[in-house]
Amino acid sequence: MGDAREYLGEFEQVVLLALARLGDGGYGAEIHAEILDATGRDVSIPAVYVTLKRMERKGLVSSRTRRPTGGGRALRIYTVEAEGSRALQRSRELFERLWDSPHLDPGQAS
Amino acid sequence: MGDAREYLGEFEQVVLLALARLGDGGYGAEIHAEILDATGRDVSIPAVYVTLKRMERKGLVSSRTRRPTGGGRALRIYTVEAEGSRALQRSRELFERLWDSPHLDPGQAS
DNA sequence: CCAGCTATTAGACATTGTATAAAAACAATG
DNA sequence: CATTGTTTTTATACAATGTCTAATAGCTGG
Repeated sequence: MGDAREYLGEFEQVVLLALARLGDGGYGAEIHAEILDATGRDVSIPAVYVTLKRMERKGLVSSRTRRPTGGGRALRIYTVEAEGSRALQRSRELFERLWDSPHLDPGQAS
Repeated sequence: MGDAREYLGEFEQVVLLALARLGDGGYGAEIHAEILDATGRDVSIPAVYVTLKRMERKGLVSSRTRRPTGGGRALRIYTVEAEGSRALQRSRELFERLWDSPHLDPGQAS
């Protein structure tokens, strides 16, 4: 199996940031809702899960299960790991550096 | 053939931003150099070309050829199209919105 | 016309993005 | 206690991106 990349993919960033925004861990539906809420982007829930699982394999997040409150299956709570924070930080710096250019500053319409 | 996605991929953003920074179009080697210069990221030149070509297919950039100055083959000069600027804008807004959270502002342990 | 440059294109293959369908697991019900 | 209803997670699958190592293509000067 291949190795992970040095930088987060576009959607990985979205999912990881949404999880980070939750503050203290979160599970599928919460993360999905956070993405929709913060960005208006309506992606399928499994898309979120599969990305989470891949990021876990890379050590960017970790997870544990929790008994469900009402009915339904057990929850899988995800948390951002230090490696994940670092990746986020790198991505941020990357784009901040790239956007910092005289040719890109003035917000012009189309 | 598949359709394009709604958001730019991670590397597409990098390449498109590097091209935009050049101000008035640029070709392979220049874009490659700009990426290295602005971000320290040393990717292969073909990686840049293939991404450029895919973005051209999607209408994000356009290209024309120019006679070479010294020796060597003709250059292919790329320019950011309106559609490309819009995509860049969308990506920027997406991440600005996601990063705007109380949980993400303070610098945490690295 | 052949060697030597500078640039671009061809493939190839692993990783990501993203959806549809299927399965789990617990609670209430009769 | 089997059946159904909820809520949530996993399995799969496949298209799009990321990224590399060759292979070409065109000039120019001997």
